[in-house]
Amino acid sequence: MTHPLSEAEAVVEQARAQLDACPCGCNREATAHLFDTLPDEELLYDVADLFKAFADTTRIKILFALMEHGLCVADIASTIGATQSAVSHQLRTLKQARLVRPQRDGKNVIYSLSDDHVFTMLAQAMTHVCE
Amino acid sequence: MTHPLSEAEAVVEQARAQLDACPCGCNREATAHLFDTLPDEELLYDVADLFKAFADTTRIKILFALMEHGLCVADIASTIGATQSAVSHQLRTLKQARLVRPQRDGKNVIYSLSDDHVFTMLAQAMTHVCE
DNA sequence: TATACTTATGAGCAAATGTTCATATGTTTG
DNA sequence: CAAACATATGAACATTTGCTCATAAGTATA
Repeated sequence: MTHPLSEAEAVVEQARAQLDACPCGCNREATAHLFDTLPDEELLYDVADLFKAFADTTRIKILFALMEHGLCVADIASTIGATQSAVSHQLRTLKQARLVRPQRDGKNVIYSLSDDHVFTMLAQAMTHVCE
Repeated sequence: MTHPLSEAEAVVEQARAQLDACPCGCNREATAHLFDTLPDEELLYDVADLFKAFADTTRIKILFALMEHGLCVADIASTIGATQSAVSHQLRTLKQARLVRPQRDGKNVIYSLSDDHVFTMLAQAMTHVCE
C-alpha cells in the first residue's frame, strides 16, 4: 500500500531542508546566528585574503575565462589579452588562494576553477554588480 | 473534492522553482549559461572593484561588526580595535562601493550593511574559508 | 642529447593602498 | 554664539602590489 500524500510531503520537506542548507549562506535567517560575535582575528584575516585573491581585474578576467572550462596558460593569455608572464604571475596568486587548480597536459598546464564555491562567488558578485 | 497528490506535487514544484531561483547564483547549472562568453571589460572591472571593497582586514572587520545590527563610527572603532580616523576612511570606501549605508542620528552616524547581498557575500566567503 | 616550446620565477620599477597626524565640518547643548 | 563631541578629510609616509624584462625550469620530439 502506498501513501501518496506523505511521500509528497517528504519530498517537500527535503526541498525545504535543501533550501535552508544552501551552502552559499544566502539564507540570512539560517546563517545570522553564526555572527553573533566577531569571529577570530585570524579567521577575518583569511576572509580578507580570500577577497584579495579576487580583487584584481586581470585575475577576474582569468577566472571568468575559466568558468566554462579549463584552459592552458597561453590560451588564457590570448583570451584576456595579457602577457604570458603576467598571467602566470596571477595564476600563482590564484593557485595559492585555492581558486584555481593546475593539471599538466604534456607541455601545457591546464588551469580550472578549484570548485563550485569559486563559481558561486563570481556569479554572486556579477549579479550584485548588474543590479 | 480534494486532490491530495496533485496539491502536494504543486508544492514540490514550487520548492524546486525556489531552489532554481536562488538569487546567489549557487545553482551552477542554472547560472552557467550567463558566462558563455567573456563579459564586457567594464563589467569585469566593476566586479573586481566590488571584490576590492571587501579585500582589506579592517574593512572586513567593519562589515562583520555590522552583520548583527548598525553601529556608529565610534562603536565600530572600539569593536574592531582601530582608530576613529582609520575606520572613517574605510567607511568611505565601503560607502562608495555601496556595501554600507550611513544614517544620521544626532551627533552620531549609524552605519549598516546596504542589503542582504553584502551579507550573502560575507557568509559565502566565511564558509569557503572554514572548509 | 639538442632544440623547440610552454610555463614559472626573480629583480626592478611605478602605481595603488592604508595608516597616522592634524584639522575641518557637522551637530547638540549650555 | 561658544564649547564639546562625533565624524570626515587632506597630506605625508611606508607598504603592498602588479607589471615588464630576462631567464630558469619542465616537457616533448627530432
